[in-house]
Amino acid sequence: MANMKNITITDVAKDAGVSIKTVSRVINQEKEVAAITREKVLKSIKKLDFKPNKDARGLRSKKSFLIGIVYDNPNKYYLSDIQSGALKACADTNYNIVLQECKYKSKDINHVIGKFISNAGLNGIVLTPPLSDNAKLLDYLEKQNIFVSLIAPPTLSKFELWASGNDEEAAMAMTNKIIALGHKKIGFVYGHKDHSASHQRYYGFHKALMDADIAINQNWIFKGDFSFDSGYKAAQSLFKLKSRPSALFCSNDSMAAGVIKYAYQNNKSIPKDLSITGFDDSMIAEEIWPSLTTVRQPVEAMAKHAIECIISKIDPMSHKVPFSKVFPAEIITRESLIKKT
Amino acid sequence: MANMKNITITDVAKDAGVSIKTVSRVINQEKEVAAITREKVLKSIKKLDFKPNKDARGLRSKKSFLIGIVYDNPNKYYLSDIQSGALKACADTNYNIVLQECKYKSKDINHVIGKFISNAGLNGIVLTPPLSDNAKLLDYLEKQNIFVSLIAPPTLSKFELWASGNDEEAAMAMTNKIIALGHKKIGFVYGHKDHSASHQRYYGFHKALMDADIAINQNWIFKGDFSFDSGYKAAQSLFKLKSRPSALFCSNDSMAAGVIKYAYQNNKSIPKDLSITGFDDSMIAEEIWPSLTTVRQPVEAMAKHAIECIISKIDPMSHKVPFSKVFPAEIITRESLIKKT
DNA sequence: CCTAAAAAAGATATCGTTGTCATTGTAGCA
DNA sequence: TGCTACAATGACAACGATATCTTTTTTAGG
Repeated sequence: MANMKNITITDVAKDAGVSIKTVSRVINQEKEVAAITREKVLKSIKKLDFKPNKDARGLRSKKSFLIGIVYDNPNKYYLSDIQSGALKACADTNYNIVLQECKYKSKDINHVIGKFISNAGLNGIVLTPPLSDNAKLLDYLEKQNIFVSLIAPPTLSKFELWASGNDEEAAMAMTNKIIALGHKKIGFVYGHKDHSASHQRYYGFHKALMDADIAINQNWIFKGDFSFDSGYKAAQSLFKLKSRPSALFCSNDSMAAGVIKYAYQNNKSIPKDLSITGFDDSMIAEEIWPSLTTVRQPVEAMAKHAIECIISKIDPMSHKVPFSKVFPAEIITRESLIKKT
Repeated sequence: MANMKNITITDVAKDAGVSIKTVSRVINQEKEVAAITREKVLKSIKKLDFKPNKDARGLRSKKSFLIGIVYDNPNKYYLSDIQSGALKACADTNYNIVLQECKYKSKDINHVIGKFISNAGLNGIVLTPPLSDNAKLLDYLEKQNIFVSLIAPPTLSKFELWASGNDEEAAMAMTNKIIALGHKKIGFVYGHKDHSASHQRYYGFHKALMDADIAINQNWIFKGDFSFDSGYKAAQSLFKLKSRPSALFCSNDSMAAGVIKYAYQNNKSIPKDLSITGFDDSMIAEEIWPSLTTVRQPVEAMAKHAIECIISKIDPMSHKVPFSKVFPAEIITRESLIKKT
C-alpha cells in the first residue's frame, strides 16, 4: 500500500482555473455548466486522477450510497442469488451493498440492526425472510431514518417497498401438476415453521387438493425445517408407513435431496417408487440424480427490484420503478416427478 | 421512514454539560476521561440515542471502517463461506463488508476496482481467486492507498497479507488415500485452467502417483472447468474408453456430481464401477448419493483471517494477527471412494 | 501550604465536499 | 441602446466528527 497525498476538488479547481463549486457541478452532472468549462474540468480530473471523497460528500449531502442487506442464515444458493441481484441493481450506479448476518431470534435484534445502520451509514436496507416477517423489527425500522425494502410475502406490506414471490400460487401450480400426472396419494414435507413461506406453500398445496376433491391424509404431512436432515427423517417416517403416497411435495430442494438419499439407501427407486418435487431450484436440483422437478422463483430479479425501489426513492431523479411487485414463479420440469404408474 | 433531526455530538455535549471533545473522547474510548465524566456522557448518549455520524468521522480520521470483497462468480458455496468468515471477523468490531462482483477477464478491471474502492470509500480489500492471481491488478492495487489481503495460493505473496490453502498438499493426500485403497488406475478431471488452484491440485495428484511409482495415463486426464457439465462430459469420454480407471479424482464436487449423473444414466454403479472423489466439500458433497469423499478447506476461517489481517493493519492497537497463514486441508471420508475390488 | 507535574477538559481549526446565495456574463427583445 | 431574463460561475458557510494545542484542575511531594 502506497501512502500518497489525496487529490481534492481544490486541486482540480486550481488546475482547471475554475472554482471548486464548478468542479462539484461537473462531478454531479448538474447541467448549468458550459460545455467548454466541463471539458476543461473533466480533463483536469482525468489528469490528476481525482476521485471525490466519499465521506465529505456524504457528510454534506446526507447520502451514503450504501444499502444494506440483512439475512439470517438462509439457503446458500438463495443468499447468493439475492446478492447477485442486488449487485446488478447497483452496477452502473454509485451505490454499494453492505452485508450483515443476523439471527432472527436474537432478542436485541433491533439494536443489532440499528447499530449496523449507523455503523455502516446506510441509506437503505433490504430485509430477507424470515427477517422480513419480524413485526417488531419492522416497527422499529419504520421510526428510523432509512428506507426499508422487503423481500417477502406481500401480506405484510404496511411498507411501501417490497418485492415478493407468490409461494401459495406456485405451490398450487406444482400440486396441480402432480395431480395431472395421475397422483391421488400425495404427501407433503413442511418447511421451517418460522418462515411464512412454509405456510404459504402448504396452503397452496392444500388448496389444490381441495379443488381437486382429494382428501388430505394427515399421516402424509411431515414436519421439516428446510434442512437436508429433516428431509431424510421425513423419508424415514414415510417409508415406515404401510400405506404410502405415490408422490411427495417437498417444501424445498434440500429436503427433497434428503428424501432421495434415504430412498437409495433403502433400495427404493426414485421416481419409480415415489415421485418427488422440490422447491427453489437450487443448484442441487440440477446436479442430483434424478434431477428435481421444482419451482423457481426469480430471486435474483426480486432482489434487484428491492434495491431499485430504494435507489429510486433516494434518487427520485433516476429511473422510476413501481414500488412493489409480485414476481410469478415458474415450474421447472426435470426427472423426479413422473406419471403415476 | 421517519424524517427526524439528527442528534449530534454537540447535543450530547450540551446535555452532559461538557465540551464536544470530551464526548468524542468517550466515544473513542480514550482514557483521559474521569470516570464520573464518562458516566455522565454515556448517560446522555443513551438518553438521546446518539449515534456518531460515520461520514464526519471518516472525513476527519480517514477511516471508513469498510472492507471490500471482490470475487468473480465462484462456486456459490464458496462465496457464501467466504462471506460468513468475513462477517465473523467483523462482528463486534465497527467494520463492515462491502461486496463487488467483477469479471477477472474484463480488460478495465483495474478501473472497475479502483472505482469500487473510491465509491465505497474502502480502507481494505480482499481478493478471492482467480482475481488474487491477476498480476496486473495486484500491481495496480499496490499503488493505491488501501490495504490488500489475498485469499490465494502462497506462491504469489509479494503482498504481505494473505490467507491460503494448500491445494497441492491436499491433492497429494487425497491421491495417497486413493492409492492406499488399492487403486492403481486413477483418472483425473482438471479444473478451470485460469485458476491456479487447478494446476496445484494436478501437481499434487501427479506427485503422489510419481511417489508411488504409478505411471500417469494421459487418456485418463480429462479437461474440465469446475462446472457440473464439464464433469458430465468428462464421464462421457471416460466411459467410452475400453481401458478405464477404477478411481477418478475430480478437481471439485460439482464435476464429481456431473460424473455421477452420467454414470447413473448409463447404468454404471458408483462407487462399485468407479470410485470418485471430489474437492471443496460443498453442500452437494453431503447431499448427493453416494455422498462424496472430498477435501475440505477451511474457507470460512481463511476469509476470517484475511479480514483480520486488514483490521489489525488499520488498527494496530487491536489484537495482532500474524500477517499470513497457510491453512491445512482435511479429507472428508464419505461413500464415493471405496477399496479397489 | 506551595509548587511542579500530570491528568482532565476545553477552544478552535480542520477534513473535502455540497448548499445557499450573490455576482457576473450573455442573449433576446422592445 | 438599454433592460430583462436567465445561464454560468463564484464566495463562503455548513455538515459533524477528530486533531492539535491550550487551559484548568487534580495529585503528589517536599
